[in-house]
Amino acid sequence: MTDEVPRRRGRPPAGGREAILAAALQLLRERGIARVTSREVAALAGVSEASVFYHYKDRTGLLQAVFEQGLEPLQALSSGGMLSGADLHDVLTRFADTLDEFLEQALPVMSAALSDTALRDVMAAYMTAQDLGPHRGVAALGDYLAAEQAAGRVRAGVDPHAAAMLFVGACYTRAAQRQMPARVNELPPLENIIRATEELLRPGPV
Amino acid sequence: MTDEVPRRRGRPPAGGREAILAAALQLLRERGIARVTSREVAALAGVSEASVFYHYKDRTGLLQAVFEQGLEPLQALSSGGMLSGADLHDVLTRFADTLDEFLEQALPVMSAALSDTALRDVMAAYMTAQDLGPHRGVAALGDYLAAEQAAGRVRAGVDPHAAAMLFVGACYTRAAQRQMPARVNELPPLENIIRATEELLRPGPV
DNA sequence: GTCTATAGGTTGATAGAC
DNA sequence: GTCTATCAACCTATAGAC
Repeated sequence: MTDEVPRRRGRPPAGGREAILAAALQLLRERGIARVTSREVAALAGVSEASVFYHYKDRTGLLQAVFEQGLEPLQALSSGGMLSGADLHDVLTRFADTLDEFLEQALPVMSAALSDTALRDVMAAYMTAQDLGPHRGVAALGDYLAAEQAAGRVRAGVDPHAAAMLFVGACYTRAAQRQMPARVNELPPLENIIRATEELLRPGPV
Repeated sequence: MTDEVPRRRGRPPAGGREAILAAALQLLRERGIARVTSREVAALAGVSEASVFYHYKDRTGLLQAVFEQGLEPLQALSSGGMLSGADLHDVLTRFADTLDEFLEQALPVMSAALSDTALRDVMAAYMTAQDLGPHRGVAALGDYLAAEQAAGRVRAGVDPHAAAMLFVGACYTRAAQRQMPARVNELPPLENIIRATEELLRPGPV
C-alpha cells in the first residue's frame, strides 16, 4: 500500500471502457442513435473523445458493442424460465411481462440499427451468429403450448407455434407502438389480449 | 408560343420539388435515414443542394414531407375495402396481404423517425393529428370480426378486437423482422398463422 | 489508459447571380 | 426556381505527451 495519490477528480480511470459503453447505450435509448456521437458519449461518460476511439476503435466498433450489450437481456427470454405451471392465464401473464420488459430495452437498440445499412448489416450478423430474434420467444411459448396441448389442456387441432406467434406478435406490436408515443393510437389492453388468447386456446366441449 | 428554348438537359425545372421528395424517400428506404443528407438527396434528384432548402426550408421540413408521403398508403388500410365476404380464410388472407404491402413501405419510414427524438416528435405529432397507427388496422379487422360474431360465424365469448390485435400483431412482427434480415430468425409462415387464427375463431360445437 | 490538440472530412444552411 | 460558391458547425479519427 502506497500513500493515497490524489485522484484527478471524479470517476476512477479504470472504469473508462464501461462508462463509455453505458453512456452510449443511455444516449441511444434516450435521444436516438443520431445523438450517439463521440462528443456526447465522451461528455456523458466523463472521458475524452480519444478514449472512445482507443477502446472501441471507431464508431462502428462502439455501436457494435452497444448492440451486443443492448440485446443481452434476451438470454432471460430464451431460457424460458417463466414458462412453467399449468394455469395458462398465469403463464401468459408472466411471459408477456418478461417480453415487455425485454422489448422496452431492446427495441430502441434494434430500430437504431436500421438507420444505416452498414449498421444494419453489423447487427444482422450478430443476431444471426447468436441466433437472436422474435423466433426465440415464439419457439419457447410454442413448445410450452404444445406440451399443454398434449396434456389436453389446450384445444386440439391448433398449431401451437402459430398460436404462440399470435401472442408474441401482439406483445411486440404493443411494445413497438410505445416507442412512437402518439397517444391517440390505442390498442386493446394487454389483459384483453391475454383473456382472448386463453379463451381461444381453451379446449372446447367435444 | 415562342421558339423552343434549349433546355439545360435532363429533368424539366418544374418537377424539382417532387423529384427531391421522391429521392429522399428512396434514399431513406434503401440506405437508411443516416444517408438522407442534403447532398445525396440533391444528387439523386438531379438538382442542387440549395433547391432542397428552398423547397423544404430545412432538413426537418424535408423529412416531415417524407414521413407524410411514406405513411400515405395507410389510407388504403383504414378504408377496409378488403374486409368483405363471409369466408374468414379469404378475408384474413386479403387483409394480411394488404397489411404486408403497407408495412413494407411504411416500416422503414416509421423506424427512421426513432433515430432522433426531434424527428420522433415530428412524426408523433403527425400521426396523432391524422389518427394513424396500428390501431386503425386492429379496429377495422375487429369490427369485421364483431359483425361475423353477431352472425354466428365467429365463436362467441371472444373479444373480437383483442382477436384482431393478435392477428395484426403477428403480421406486424413478421414485417418488422423482415427489416432486419437475420435469416436464421424464422417465424411460422403466414399460412399457418392464418389457419390457426381461423381454427381459433371457428365456432365450436355447442 | 488517459489526456490535449488538431487534422481532415462531411453536413446543414445561406448569399447572391441568373 | 434554380444555380454556384461559400461558411460555420460538427464529427470521426489520429498524433504525441504524460
